[in-house]
Amino acid sequence: MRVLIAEDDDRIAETLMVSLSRAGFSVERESDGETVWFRGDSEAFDAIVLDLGLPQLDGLTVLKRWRRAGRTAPVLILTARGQWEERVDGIEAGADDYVVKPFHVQEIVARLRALVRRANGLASSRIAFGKYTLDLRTKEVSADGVPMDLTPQEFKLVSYLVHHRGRVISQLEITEHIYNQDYERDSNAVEVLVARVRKRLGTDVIKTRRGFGYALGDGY
Amino acid sequence: MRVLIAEDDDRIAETLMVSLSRAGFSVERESDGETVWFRGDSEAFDAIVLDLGLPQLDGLTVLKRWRRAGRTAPVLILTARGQWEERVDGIEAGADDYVVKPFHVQEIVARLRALVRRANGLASSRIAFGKYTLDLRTKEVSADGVPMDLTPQEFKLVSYLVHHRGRVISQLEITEHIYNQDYERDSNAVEVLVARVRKRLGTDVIKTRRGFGYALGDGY
DNA sequence: CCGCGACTGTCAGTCTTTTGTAAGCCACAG
DNA sequence: CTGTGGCTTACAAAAGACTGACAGTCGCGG
Repeated sequence: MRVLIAEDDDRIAETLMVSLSRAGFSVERESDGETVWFRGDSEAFDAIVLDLGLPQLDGLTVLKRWRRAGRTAPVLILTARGQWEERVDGIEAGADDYVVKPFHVQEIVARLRALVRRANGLASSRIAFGKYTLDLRTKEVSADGVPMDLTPQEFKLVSYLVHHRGRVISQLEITEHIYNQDYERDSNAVEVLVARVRKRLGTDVIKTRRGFGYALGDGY
Repeated sequence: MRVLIAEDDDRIAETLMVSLSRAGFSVERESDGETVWFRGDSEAFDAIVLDLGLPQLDGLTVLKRWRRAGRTAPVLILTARGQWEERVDGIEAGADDYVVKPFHVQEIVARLRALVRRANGLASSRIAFGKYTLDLRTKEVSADGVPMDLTPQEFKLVSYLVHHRGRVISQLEITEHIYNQDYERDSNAVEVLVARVRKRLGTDVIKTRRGFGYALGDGY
């Protein structure tokens, strides 16, 4: 398992390298965006840990370039606190997972393992749920290959739910993740959005857990 | 889940309170160090969110005093951006986790949950009791894998009992933990709630200790 | 530059579920 | 037997979620 760590902070990188090699990964590290991009583009890594705040070329750009060029290695994004909008951007840009700094190394190891496992089964930025497929790169959801066209907001919602399947997501959490921080406290925007997605993908895709929130329906 | 928020900035406190209560915590707030210390010392909170810059008595001091006095409630420290020294000090003083301002409420919620779980010696989000399983992520209680659907209040009650199994929980304690502060003293809401849970999960799940309170039944 | 259509958020109305209250009954401890 | 504490049931109020209509915004083509 060959892993590339793209991180410019020496201390963090060091910690990661130690833990990951101990966990059985073969680790390499780069600290500037240009080099990271180049190596990720020309070499075969099983996974890449990508810090967004890289010098010379920022992480998100690097990621987008890789994806556009058809590079499918699983990417785990490290994002700084207080920049949670980046998460959504990152995921839309084709990241497979993200972790917020400061993090527990343990968590990185676990998630990397999961990513690699998943990637071996199905190497792409596509995630299947039920009869649907969500493609992060093209920002499309298809049913048996036929694209349903979701609007940007609708896609964000589905994307978020899919990335957190098996968990109940409260309306507040949805609001915070798919809208920009200045959200109205009493607004039924989420409910309306959910209704719109249901109208397109079918009522059962999103399950309502009254008083708790929403979750992907059974079988998705 | 009873949480104390020690924060003097009204805006931040307000945000936190809203989010945390929506996340199912029962929230109370104090803004000056003296009072915070006193309440944390004399009352039972499931977790405490502690801002370091409190008036009258600074957060670190408060924390140190609690720990010296043997108070073990999990404490999540809020610290200003980039104050690494504070972080170290805080951890040495006995903090369980810390979050840097400005933060995203979602993270606070997640970390608090993690803290509470860890504090109860439960690593995962699933807790088994008898033939039942309580899953914090899906907000479900299942019997042999079959989900019983509990309403939010019912879930809170079961959750609280499970997290404190082996102990008798008084009605007052239940009231304090699953309702927000402004509760009527003479109300049989708890009794009704208990009855409702029993109707769903079976009479034996919750045992009545006449005059004292309730506890999980034998074998749970 | 204007008008049109797509996209989103807001609002008001309605329906459903949840929750607290009240009142009377039951049962256990003394 | 008696009284307190707990249980049950029914009811009404509150909360939560859904719907359809509407209006502001934005981008595009004419």
